Amino acid sequence: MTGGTGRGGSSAAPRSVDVARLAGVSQKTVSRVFNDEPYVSAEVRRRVLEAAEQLGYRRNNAARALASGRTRSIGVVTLGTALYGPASLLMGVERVVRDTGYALRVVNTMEGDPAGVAGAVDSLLDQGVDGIVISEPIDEEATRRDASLRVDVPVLVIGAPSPVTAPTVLTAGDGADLMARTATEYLLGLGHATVHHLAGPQRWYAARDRLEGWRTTLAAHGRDVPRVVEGDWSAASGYAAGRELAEADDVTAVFAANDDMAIGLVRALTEAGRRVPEDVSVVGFDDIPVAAFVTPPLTTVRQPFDAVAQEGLKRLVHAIENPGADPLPPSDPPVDLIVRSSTAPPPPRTTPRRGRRTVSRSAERSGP
Amino acid sequence: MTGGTGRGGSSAAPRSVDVARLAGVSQKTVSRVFNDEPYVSAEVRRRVLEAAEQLGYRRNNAARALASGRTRSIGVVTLGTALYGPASLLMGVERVVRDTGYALRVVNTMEGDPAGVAGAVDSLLDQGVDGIVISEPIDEEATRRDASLRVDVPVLVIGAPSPVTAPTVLTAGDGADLMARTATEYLLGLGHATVHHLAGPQRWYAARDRLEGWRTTLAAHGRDVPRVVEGDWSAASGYAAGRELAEADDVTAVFAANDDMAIGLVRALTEAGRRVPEDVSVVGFDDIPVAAFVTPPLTTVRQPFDAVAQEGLKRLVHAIENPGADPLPPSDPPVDLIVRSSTAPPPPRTTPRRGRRTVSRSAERSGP
DNA sequence: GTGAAAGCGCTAACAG
DNA sequence: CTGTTAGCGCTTTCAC
Repeated sequence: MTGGTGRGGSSAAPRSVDVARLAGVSQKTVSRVFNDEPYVSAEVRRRVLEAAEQLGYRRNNAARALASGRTRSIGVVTLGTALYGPASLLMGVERVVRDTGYALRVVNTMEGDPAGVAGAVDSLLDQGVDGIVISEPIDEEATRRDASLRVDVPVLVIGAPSPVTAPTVLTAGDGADLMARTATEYLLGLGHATVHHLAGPQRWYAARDRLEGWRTTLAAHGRDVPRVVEGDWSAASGYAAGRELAEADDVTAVFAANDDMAIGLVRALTEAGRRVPEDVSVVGFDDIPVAAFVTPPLTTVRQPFDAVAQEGLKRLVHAIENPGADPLPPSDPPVDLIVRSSTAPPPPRTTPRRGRRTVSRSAERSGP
Repeated sequence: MTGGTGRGGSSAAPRSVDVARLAGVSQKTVSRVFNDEPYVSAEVRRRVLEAAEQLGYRRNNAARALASGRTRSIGVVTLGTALYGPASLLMGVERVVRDTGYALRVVNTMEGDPAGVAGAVDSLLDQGVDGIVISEPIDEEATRRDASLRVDVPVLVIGAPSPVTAPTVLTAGDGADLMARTATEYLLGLGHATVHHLAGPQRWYAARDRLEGWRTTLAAHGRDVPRVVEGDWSAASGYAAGRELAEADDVTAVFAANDDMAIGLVRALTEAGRRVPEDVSVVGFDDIPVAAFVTPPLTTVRQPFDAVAQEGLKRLVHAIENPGADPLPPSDPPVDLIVRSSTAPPPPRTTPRRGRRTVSRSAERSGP
């Protein structure tokens, strides 16, 4: 570029040395001002800021990263889907990352992608990030095989065991089983003899945790553990499962691993003549925005995405900025069961198995 | 950096010069190999690759960016919500960006954020990106005011007029009005005298476009243009609107600006004793995954997010890599009306059933 | 409080 | 085909 007359901000971008010249200080002083370093007189600071403003100066991040060895960015491995859970989590993460002054780099793990998380993490490392957030190492096998998943930046793993080896590995949001437990216990408390489970795809940790929470609750109460029906998170798969479940008379309560499947399930049940909640109670998971407005309004478990993201990232940033220091302790996010109208005590019919249906009704928390 | 505590023996990350030494070549040759430049003998290439592998070498992107002036990354301004549309679009964008060899940087525009897109774009520019994708300049006023929104990289604006001044501005996905037209015409074709519109928040271009498409269609057919009810995309707002609309007997068809609102609307209508679709037809927008499984299954317009993202990004990347060249021509994505069971011909004309027939235009705001 | 010098690790011309 | 010589724009020493 030649001939840039500097008017109207044409030609090349101004550098700190240009600002320095205009402000009549050294380039280093400009650097000090922009890094909020001490030992700069108010007057000089003002002059520098003014010059920068006038020139439309913007720090060059590549140079900064090169010189300092820190990119000031955090990478997140997403799931490549618009599913409510993952999308909400991503948004939560973005918010916090930006608040903490970092930039966000995003890479998808697509289902079926042979590279899986390993590839995603690798790509993030290539880009250069100071920390990594992973939420679902979907393809566990591939991950385990890949020895190159040795990461040298702190990692925050949300809701799953860590798929990587890193200097610092933090975990958060692994309370899904507790949430599943709450849902199952609520249904049991309503008087249902047992609870069926419409599970998510078992390649997802989130799905496995929910199943585990459900199963252990049933076991703890000495109840039958019915056969699990597995869906793929979609309402369509919930619908398919519902047609199956509608055949069996002993199904009076179903805990679905997410709301979409619950909605499909309710539809199938309804079409088959099983009323919800009179004949069958249904509990979902996520509390998606429409959950309160479908028919019947869905009882569901709300996941505290924002809280999890915020809590986890606080610890990740701490680990990044204080290498060597002890990691901050995790804190558990709250569990929220939102009771609406898709749940009720079981119907009176058939042989009662352990007492009357109305007994434990008051034992559980009542609606919001 | 130099005084780093010897961590597990492997100390600092290997640089290209280390690889060069090990492979017995010059540093420049390593650079050649990693950039897939021609004029490197197969033998040398092999040796370099091997040495790199052995050392666990990874190119330093900051240095690359600094030296080349390109960051090889694209920034996207998201909406900070898990709404189906924005989330789907983001995922589509990620996919394509990665496929084209770029990295993705993400920044939110939060509603109510005074900085709005301007702030988000600015933050992206600070980070250093070669191109920017914006989908909804929500806060138009702030954007207009902010003169600093002069961007020096190509910009792709999806579904909205450009809020920035840039060397290259591309647009994509601005077919919302056409889609709205299709929906409205379908309803008219069913025999409805007119169609009501449950609009999205008018700060969104997507919402305005849909409204425009609806309005012009009605006008073109010489029909009444009823007063618009505006929601906020949520099912809750659709529900509120539904209670209003249920009062008016002349409402026989409603085109909702998204599926969530349509679902809330249907619920309110149903609760008020207006059957869908026998009494009132409802068309949604988006074709969210549960749309086919709510009661009744929703007739809706499907947005081709992936196609729009792919098409737009192809042009953006072209503009980035061929500055000065003519931009590629846009191509229109297809419109898809998915007909399900929430629409039907209007009920036979009758005398007012519920004693209120003059309210539709004047009394809508009288509710709580 | 401030400045001068020395790189960070790579790519960009040119030489050979 | 391969190597040399310069920077890219900043942050770091360390000197004043």
